Amino acid sequence: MMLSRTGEYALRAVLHLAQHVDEGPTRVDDIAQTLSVPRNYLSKILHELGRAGVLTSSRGPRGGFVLARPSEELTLEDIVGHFDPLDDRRRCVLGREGGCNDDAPCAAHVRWSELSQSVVSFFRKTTVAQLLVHPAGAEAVMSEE
Amino acid sequence: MMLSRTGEYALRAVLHLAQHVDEGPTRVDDIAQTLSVPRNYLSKILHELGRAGVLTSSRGPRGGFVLARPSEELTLEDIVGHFDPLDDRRRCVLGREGGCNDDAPCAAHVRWSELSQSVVSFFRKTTVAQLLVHPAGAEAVMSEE
DNA sequence: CACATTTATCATATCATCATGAAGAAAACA
DNA sequence: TGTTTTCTTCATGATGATATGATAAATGTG
Repeated sequence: MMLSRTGEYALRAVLHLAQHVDEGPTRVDDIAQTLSVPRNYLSKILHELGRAGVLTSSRGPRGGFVLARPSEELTLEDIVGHFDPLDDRRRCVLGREGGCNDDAPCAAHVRWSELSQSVVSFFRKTTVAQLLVHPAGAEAVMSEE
Repeated sequence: MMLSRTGEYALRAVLHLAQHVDEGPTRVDDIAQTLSVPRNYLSKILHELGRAGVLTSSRGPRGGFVLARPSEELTLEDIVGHFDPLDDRRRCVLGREGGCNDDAPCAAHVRWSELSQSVVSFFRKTTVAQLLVHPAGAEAVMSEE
């Protein structure tokens, strides 16, 4: 929170793939056009998601990208963690190099730790399947922590 | 969450000033040296904090920067909001341009809204005074929300 | 095999953030 | 008034994220 543009592109692209999973491989061009995202830049991102084991790619006619795993097994961290490391979110607000939880944690640090931990959990526990569009009136399915 | 380096410098500098508030104006050089932060860069940041009404500056011998208000009245948003706008933190994880809460909010979006709102509240409600170093064993003084 | 299609890769450009260095301007004070 | 101290301002550079364009490599199909 928030995501880099790269991480956001990655997430939106994977979401798009999850929504069209039964239509075979999707071309970068199609995704880029649908999402209004620079083609070659997205290409590079998808390639990295391939190396991260999130996507599978195939070249030539009828080629493109496909989810490497069912969307129920893909967490948000799987997708954006490589571009926006979750560890960065746990650092002290003040940039203190580790004095927060050990040395002299002030009240605000405690509260901050709780907050950042919640955000990290969100990325770790939310799956792509849960992000797919629901009918209006959808209710929360995630429990706290 | 997290802060830009600029925002972090601003926060640490103000915290430093709050800790030395009874010693009169503090020079940029002193702050920069204490925090190990580039002098001229910090100078620019402090100047902007001055224009934002957070600090007061005076030139010449015995000059420097002073808090413009008591630390109890300075929120974290007052300090970092100008460099890291809180509004940015409330955007949809997917970069959807406003479809989140209106159109078809999915369960994850609801949870995300709660989380980002909590983070925003943290910045709005925490004061500099609350960030001052406490003895180890300090307990949380902030309430949820 | 030849060709069209598609991803993979590379070289470069752009932009914002972060940082450095030097000169300008105000204020205190002898 | 002159000098020192300090913030203020401007010009420039470094770095990483973002973006673009061209070319290479792989693959299916006739």
